[in-house]
Amino acid sequence: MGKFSKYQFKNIESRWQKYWQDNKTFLAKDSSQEKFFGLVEFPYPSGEGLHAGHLRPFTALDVVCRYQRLQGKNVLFPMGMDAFGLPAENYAVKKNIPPQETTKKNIANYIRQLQSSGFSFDWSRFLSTTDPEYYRWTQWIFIKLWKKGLAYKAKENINWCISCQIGLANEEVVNGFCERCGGEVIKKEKEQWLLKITKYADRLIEGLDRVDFLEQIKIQQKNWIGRSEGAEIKFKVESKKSCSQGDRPVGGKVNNELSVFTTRPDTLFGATFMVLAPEHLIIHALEEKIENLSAVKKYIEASRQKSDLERSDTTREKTGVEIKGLKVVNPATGEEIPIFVADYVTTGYGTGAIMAVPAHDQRDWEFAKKYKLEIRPVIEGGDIEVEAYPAINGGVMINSGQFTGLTVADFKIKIIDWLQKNKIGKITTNYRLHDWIFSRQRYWGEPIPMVYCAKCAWQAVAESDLPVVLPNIKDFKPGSDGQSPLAKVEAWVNTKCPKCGGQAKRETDTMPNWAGSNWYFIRYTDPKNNKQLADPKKIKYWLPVDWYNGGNEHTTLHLLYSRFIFKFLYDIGVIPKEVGDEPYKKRTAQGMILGEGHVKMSKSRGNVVNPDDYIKKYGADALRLYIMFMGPFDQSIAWDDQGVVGAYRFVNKFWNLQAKLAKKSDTSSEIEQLLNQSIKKIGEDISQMHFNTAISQLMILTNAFDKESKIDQNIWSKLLILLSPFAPHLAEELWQLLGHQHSLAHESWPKYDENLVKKQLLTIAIQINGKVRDMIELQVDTEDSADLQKQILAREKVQKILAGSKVKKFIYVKNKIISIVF
RNA sequence: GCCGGCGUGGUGAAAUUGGUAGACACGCAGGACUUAAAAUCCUGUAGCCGCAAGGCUGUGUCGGUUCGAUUCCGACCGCCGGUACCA
Repeated sequence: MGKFSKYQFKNIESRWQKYWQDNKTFLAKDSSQEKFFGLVEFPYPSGEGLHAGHLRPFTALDVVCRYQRLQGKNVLFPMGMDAFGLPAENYAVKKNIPPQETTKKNIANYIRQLQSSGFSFDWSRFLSTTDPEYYRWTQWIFIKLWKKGLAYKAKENINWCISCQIGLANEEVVNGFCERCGGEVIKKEKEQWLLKITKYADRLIEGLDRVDFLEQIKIQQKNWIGRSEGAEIKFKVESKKSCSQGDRPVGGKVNNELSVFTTRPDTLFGATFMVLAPEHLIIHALEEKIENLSAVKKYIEASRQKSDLERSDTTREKTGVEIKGLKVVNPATGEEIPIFVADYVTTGYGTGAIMAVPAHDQRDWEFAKKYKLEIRPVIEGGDIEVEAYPAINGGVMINSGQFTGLTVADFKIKIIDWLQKNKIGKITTNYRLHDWIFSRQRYWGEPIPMVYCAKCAWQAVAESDLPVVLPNIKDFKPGSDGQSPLAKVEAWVNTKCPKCGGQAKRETDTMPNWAGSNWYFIRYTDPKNNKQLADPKKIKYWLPVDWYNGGNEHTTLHLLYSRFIFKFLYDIGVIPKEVGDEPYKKRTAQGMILGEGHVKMSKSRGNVVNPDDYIKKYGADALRLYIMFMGPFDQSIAWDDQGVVGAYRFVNKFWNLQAKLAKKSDTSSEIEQLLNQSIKKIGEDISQMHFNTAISQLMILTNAFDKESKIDQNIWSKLLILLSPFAPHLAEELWQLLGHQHSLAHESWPKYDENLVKKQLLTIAIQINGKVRDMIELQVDTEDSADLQKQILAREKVQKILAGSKVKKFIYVKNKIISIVF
């Protein structure tokens, strides 16, 4: 093969990147061949560019996808940008540069960085959520949701910064304070669009049984949805004062009843008081009957001023105020019991009212102790002087009228039966999951395609008028009343009602960041379609996604949201039946890359690792190898500059192996065996995301060949294929130097011979009383025999240790171990 | 608090269903090459004792099961991530 020079990674890497681009090496074909859809979460193009944290999942799935191509699959590995979002908008507010401009610049930089890392993306399918041709369909989905009654407007609490006078997204609230000014953040009521994800709660749980997600992901999603079975029970409200106008209706219901949700209807006899959340609407409605109204109002006002953080502090002492003049009747005992308002009860869960059973619930117990309320046990056991007794495992009923003496299980059936017969209560299911607030009072997002007409109320923009394009504006600052900056663009806001044609106004709120990422993977199957969201034939071929990898932080947000939207699209027929209603077959998650010293990477710490620096110094292949080798993929790990050096040495060592290349050379059986073992191990490791051990095996292989004097050309070809998913530039270059005209991306992964994988001669340890004392070489699969035992016992070392003692036990485990006990 | 993950050399880590703990790599030490340095190559590298052969200890802590435990069980300690006083 003649002389070769030092590996010039710089020229070689950029040459191959150009080759892949020019030769469309990684374009996915719409064919009938077996497909593989590998997906990574598309990034938000920030001004800082890519950092090492992005590279980890991208490299991992790039390795997987390159491996799948070598398995003969038609691979779709797409990339896009989730480019709407706050940083660009905040930057615009500060510097008065339109987000469109910064985004365009950032996207270009991201693409440059991604291409210099050698990822095998199909760039022809690139998309950005900010492209009107893309968000046209994001808006279209919203209209479909609205038409099916799954999008609605309601008053909701939003985060409100008192000093900036603007609404904040959750991610802008840091420990209860405004991220930018440090001011206090409170809750403020505002009309918001919501999506009825709760309607899909059961299906979101049930679908998890049909997919291959990491177990912890399933658990986290289930907990987040938080399904709990219980009963809703009505309590009659009694007041001392009779009111002249009679009871005013609240929310369509008569207000002389209060509903509570409980998972423990079996403790009904022990309910000695009731607690309402400060936000509970009935307090408003019954104001006239409340004797201590000012004290109650004062408490409500105080709790409103409290931040989320403060209110959720579980170690805080419970506070509350009795609502005097009102009582409720415990339907089981017929007794009148007091009502309190206390902020340990929230409106966000259940009905915003609880029946307090201090004997069996610790929170109620603490409250009862403080306010000297009756604590009445109804299930035997426990010591209510010390703490509440939850009695989760049942027991025997006490203090429960005619039911005393029954077991909890029997009583539960009877009481629910009784509640239902008398229309006092019913079995219900409650979810922790809330409907999803889907509007932001912000500029840099998809306009919500809705129009408000005084005559026709809310109407959707006609589908033929989509997209509703985000207008260019000069002033990006949110209005002082918390309105979207769009509200100031009168020419855009004023429009015609899609229904009656009269004067109407556009919705000025925009969609949250999640809107575009809900469905982007569907668009990858047909990114240029201007007639429909995507061609059903293409959806049918490519979906579901075979393997989706992303961050753990998205488990309960993006991952859940996108599953919901996918189910909806399935229901309305956008997703063909054959695909099913689960978008992702498999979901895995990478661990975080931390800065040196195990701290989070951040601009302020100055420890952000920019891949550009390393690609320049060591090359993309070395960087890729290091990122995959640094540790187990699913665990967080600290960056180590020194580690890249090791990968760089490996690249050069591998390059230098070509000096030993020979057209034909005899290969020792050891080498032959190592090669077969490696083919097997590397393939299996990639499939299981054990990239670190796969690379370790490549290193072992390289070290072994480094000791050989010659390498057979056939074997060399195999080595190059094994290397190629991890260090594609190097592998391609060496492949071409072998005389090949085309890329090795679509070659075949080498086959291994199972017989050659197995060792013929094994070194077996001989343990005596649990300690390794000797080694013996045995043929593989040597069976136990008296002869063998005799032979082992006769060994010099064994004899020395036994020193004539009688052997109590002789254990022989084939191919594993010999254990002698004396 | 609850849920999830983790704890192995100086460092990142490996170890198939319980079967030789520390593969692979970084770092370090010594050596070769060099006027010198870098790069590269070779040797060594868990700790303790020993010139060596060898021995003892060792996978967060304490127990248990077993011929044998990093792996299984029980209790505890520590770190990281998520989170909801959820009725």
